[in-house]
Amino acid sequence: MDGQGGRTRRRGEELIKAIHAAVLEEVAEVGVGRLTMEGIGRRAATPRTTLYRRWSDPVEVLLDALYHAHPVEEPTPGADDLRGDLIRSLRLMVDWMLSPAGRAVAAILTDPQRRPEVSKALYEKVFAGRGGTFTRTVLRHYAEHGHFPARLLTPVVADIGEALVIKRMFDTGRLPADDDLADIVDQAILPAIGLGPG
Amino acid sequence: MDGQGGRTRRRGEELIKAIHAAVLEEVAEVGVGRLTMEGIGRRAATPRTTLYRRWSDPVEVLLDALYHAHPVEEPTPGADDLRGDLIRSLRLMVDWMLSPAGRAVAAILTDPQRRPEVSKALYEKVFAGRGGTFTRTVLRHYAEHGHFPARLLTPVVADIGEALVIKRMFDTGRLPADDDLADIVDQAILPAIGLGPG
DNA sequence: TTGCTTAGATACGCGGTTGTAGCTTACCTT
DNA sequence: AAGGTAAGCTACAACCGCGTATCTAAGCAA
Repeated sequence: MDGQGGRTRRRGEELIKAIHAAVLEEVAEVGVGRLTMEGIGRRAATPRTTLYRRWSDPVEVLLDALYHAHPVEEPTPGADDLRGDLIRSLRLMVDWMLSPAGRAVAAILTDPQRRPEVSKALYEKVFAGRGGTFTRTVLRHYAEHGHFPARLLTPVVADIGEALVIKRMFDTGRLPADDDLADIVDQAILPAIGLGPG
Repeated sequence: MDGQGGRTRRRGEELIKAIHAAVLEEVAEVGVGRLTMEGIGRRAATPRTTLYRRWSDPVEVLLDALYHAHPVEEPTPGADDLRGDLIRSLRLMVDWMLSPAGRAVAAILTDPQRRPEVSKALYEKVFAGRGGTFTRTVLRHYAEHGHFPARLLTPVVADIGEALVIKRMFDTGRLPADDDLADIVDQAILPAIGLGPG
């Protein structure tokens, strides 16, 4: 007879998952600097006392959530469509950046008072096991199959696509359409590996 | 005989300059979200009451400071050294990003709760009068003088240099050396305008 | 010198977050 | 069915930023 609806009490795994989701949403919305136990608890609909039983700090909750986050999906290069695979890998990146984990990562990496431990946890856990960035995986595959000279696949070249996607999302505030991704591939990446249209 | 050292009392212009400097430093350090009258006042060594006499909000102080900030220096293309001018324009960008105003701008643009009015003020005031981004100015100049086909100077191509500099500063946390800038020019920008070494 | 303007100092109540404590009660195990 | 574990709830003092009010005294101009 408490009138609070039939909301059952969460425990263990289930509760923790909710808290992890909450802290990722929270950090994406307010940033690392404004992370607060109060805010996390509010979003997860759990009292702060429950949080303090497990963690002593909002950042600890965040690190724990990152630790349990799924690693980023890796693009799987097809048979013989370099251009299409590049566009698809950038699409994968854009989609990921819109996910809770992606937006959380963006908030963390751009935090003014970025703490090394947090960035470190990011690279180790979220990007764990990945061979490289989105386009790098594709480019390495096609370089190994002789579609272009491997010596052209420098760190700079491997970053071109991601860098341009990031800058575009910054400048326009919205996500690039497929047309934009194609432009990036055609006008920046392909020329850099000697496969420009000109 | 107040014992507070001989610190003279600041007034008008002088005081405001100190406050502008303070808010830029503050936002670069804690971010827009954590900007506070308290923090600004502390850094400028002035009581909050003085701030409230002129502004009603930390963001207003920030916007005012940006309004009075010096516009970004524009690269001046030389006679006949496209590659050198590109590297110099990126160097100009890196140097600016390390200045108080530059770091403030970075903090503002990456703020999770980025407010349109603030970004708008940025582009209108800080970048006011500039024809374009750093490398774009250089590229347009050389395109107009026939060093490469103007049709290749697309929005994507004009962004390549800046995008890569930004991503590098993100990833490594430190500023790119001249070697890195040269790599960006040689491996990404020049190929995109059909002047690759290959 | 007189007097206006305004920076500087202090104080206040308000509201939000903190970290802790205690109690109740749902959930799970035995 | 009984008991232990832990989630949920309430409360607390402490701190900090907010926005305002009031007083003082420094800087400047007539």
